[in-house]
Formats: sequence, structure tokens, C-alpha cells
Amino acid sequence: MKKSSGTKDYHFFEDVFDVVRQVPKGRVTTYGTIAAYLGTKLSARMVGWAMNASHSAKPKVPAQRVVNRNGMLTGKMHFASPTEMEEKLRKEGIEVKNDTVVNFKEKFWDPAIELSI
DNA sequence: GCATTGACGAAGG
DNA sequence: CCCTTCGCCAATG
Repeated sequence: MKKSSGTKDYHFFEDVFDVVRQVPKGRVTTYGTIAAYLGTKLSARMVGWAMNASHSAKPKVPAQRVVNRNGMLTGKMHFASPTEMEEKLRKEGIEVKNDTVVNFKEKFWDPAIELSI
């Protein structure tokens, strides 16, 4: 085995991926919320950075369900196509207008609550 | 090894 | 109300 050296591989990315994968279809969450759930609420940027690595994560992470605190699809430009994120969200029943999730408040999914039952 | 950037967020001017 | 600055931490140049 390996692993040697053990130590703590802070799998911060994996933690983020795991949470995002648990986001139910038709729901969305935010970077800050995920960060807060992982205990790094002050580092919402790290969540976004982790998403950037999600392209290599398997199974693929539904990063399209992750938006900023305004419900805006800030990360759509990082997908294969800038419209892919919006299209995927629409297919899941999420209405997107002006690069922003409509009724975002209602679609919002909080792991700290849903996973804390 | 220091400087810049980044899919955020909250606060200040 | 819009724009700017700071904070956070990791990756990249």
C-alpha cells in the first residue's frame, strides 16, 4: 500500500465533490454554503477552485448545480461550452434567466440541512 | 520563493 | 446603488 507518508492528505476537493454529487436533481447550491459545510466558510474560493478540478473527477461532478450566492451561473464559462451549464440546469427543471437561476431561493439546497436530518 | 490569479463573499466608500 | 478592497487558501507563473 501506499500511501505512505501518510499524513493527511487533505482531500478537500473530494469532500467538495462528494457534497456536490449529493445535490438532488432540480436543486442548486452555492460555493459559500458548501465551504461552510466543510468548515471553510471563509474560503468559498477554494470550493470554486475545487470545481475547476472537477473536470478530472469521476464520476463527473454536477458542477452546474453549483452557483454563486446570487444564484448566478458564474462558472458557466468554465464548462465545455458556456451554454452547457444553463442547458443542463434547464433539463433538470431549473429555469435560468439572464445567467441567473430563477426562484433560486426555492431551488436552493443546503447540505448542512438536507444531510443533517 | 515571491507575486499574481481565481467558478466567492462580505464589507466599505 | 455601483465599484473597490480585503480575506481566505491553493495553484500557477
